[in-house]
Amino acid sequence: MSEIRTHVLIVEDEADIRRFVRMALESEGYEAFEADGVKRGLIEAGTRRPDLVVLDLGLPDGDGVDFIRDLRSWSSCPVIVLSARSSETDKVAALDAGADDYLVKPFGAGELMARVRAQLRRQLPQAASAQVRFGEICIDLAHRVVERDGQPMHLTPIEYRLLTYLVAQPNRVITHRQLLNVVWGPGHAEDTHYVRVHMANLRKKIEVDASMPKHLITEAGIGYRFVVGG
Amino acid sequence: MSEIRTHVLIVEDEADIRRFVRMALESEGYEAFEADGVKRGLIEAGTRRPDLVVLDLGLPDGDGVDFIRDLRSWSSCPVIVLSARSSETDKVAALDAGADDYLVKPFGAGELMARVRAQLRRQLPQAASAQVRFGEICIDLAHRVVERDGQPMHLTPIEYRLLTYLVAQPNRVITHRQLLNVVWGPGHAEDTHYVRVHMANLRKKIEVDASMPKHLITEAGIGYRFVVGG
DNA sequence: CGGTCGCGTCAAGAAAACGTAAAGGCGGAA
DNA sequence: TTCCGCCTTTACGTTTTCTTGACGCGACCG
Repeated sequence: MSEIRTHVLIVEDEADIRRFVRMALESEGYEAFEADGVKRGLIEAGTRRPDLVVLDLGLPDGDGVDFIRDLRSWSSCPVIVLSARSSETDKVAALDAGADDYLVKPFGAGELMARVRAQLRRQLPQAASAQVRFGEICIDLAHRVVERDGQPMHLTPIEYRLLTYLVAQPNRVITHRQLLNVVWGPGHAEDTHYVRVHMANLRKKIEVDASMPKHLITEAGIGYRFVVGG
Repeated sequence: MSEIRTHVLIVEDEADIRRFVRMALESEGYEAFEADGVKRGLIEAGTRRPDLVVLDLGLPDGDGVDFIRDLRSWSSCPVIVLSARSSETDKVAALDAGADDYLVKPFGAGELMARVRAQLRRQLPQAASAQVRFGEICIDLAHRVVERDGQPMHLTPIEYRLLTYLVAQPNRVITHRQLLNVVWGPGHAEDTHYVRVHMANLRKKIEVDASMPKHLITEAGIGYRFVVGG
């Protein structure tokens, strides 16, 4: 039986530091996931749904500040920045982009862990509601499991990200653009067709009658909307 | 007219640093209170009920860590520690006692303010999204949702744009020309018929009796006007 | 009274957006 | 290597939305 452990995503290009941070995290009982760049990091964040992100600013394929902004558009999970840059400008930029803490390299494992604990302490109260139910569907965000009538369903990574992003903001209209940004990453603003075909597949899985959707509602010309019909 | 400002308590024995921090805080619009020791700090915290505490660890009448523990027994307001002590042991002790951030002196005002903002951001209750209400209609601009009597309504892109442009300037007459420019773009200045038919459709959706409109009022020969009838 | 003008309504067809199925490609697992 | 799952892409039928034209009503004026 798998217990529920706190998930931490490490976004860092240097393998040594990644291992160092992972060791520290795992020795304290956290479950660690790794990503070596901005792009990969956003994908992992979308699928793993971490409870906290440890982020290096100096990544090969983009700026860490952009990562934060992107993440913040759909997630409020705490972000602790690691960086060799110690200038005040860098710190302010990262913190104002949405980071919660900023740690200058080199740093000690003990301090990092204490800061991780401090951030997670703030999150705890709401951790209980990691399950979303509506009608015959039940989504367990912590376990990344979706059930219909108690039957576990298999969703592909894209379907899962689509669904969770919509579910996170019920009754609200989400534009194609937002979905493309979150699910496929920046640079796909024009491919609204992706959304259509994957939305169709998703409906076939979670709607009772895919041709008469009750939850995944189309807003023609704009995007989609998730309604929590009882 | 007294606006509600964010209250910050500074607990610090050195008058210079206290003034430095106060200046920084006030220049950003916060309201600052000061205390020069643990004892005084706890009293101020109890009476002023600050939204955030900036705390020096090296106080003459006691340990800052004790201050944190005491405060935490009844308050969960964020605490940012300032300290000359840079050892990992000190940081871990303060953070595990309940501090949210730890800043080693000397520090820059910019960094401190960024960290203050980062902490306060977490506290903010999900800023109530901008909602416009009038009579039985409710428009949530941020979420692009329009409700009548609590029932979410489906508006087409053109209908939504028409409505929001009119609502943005309530009680004021908007000419056909303005509407055509905003909703259909330049080059449609003559097609006043578009407005008529879409306005009719819009009325059927949001007016209780479309033949006796209470909100979307016709100004013959000029255009339309949105009245905020209670 | 008859004519014109502006507006509201309706409905048919055009255009745009959407849903669906199915084929090809790519990468990972066996 | 082959197989399999997933994503992409193409093609085509369907639905929604928009445009367009026709008609009725009331106000106003000659």
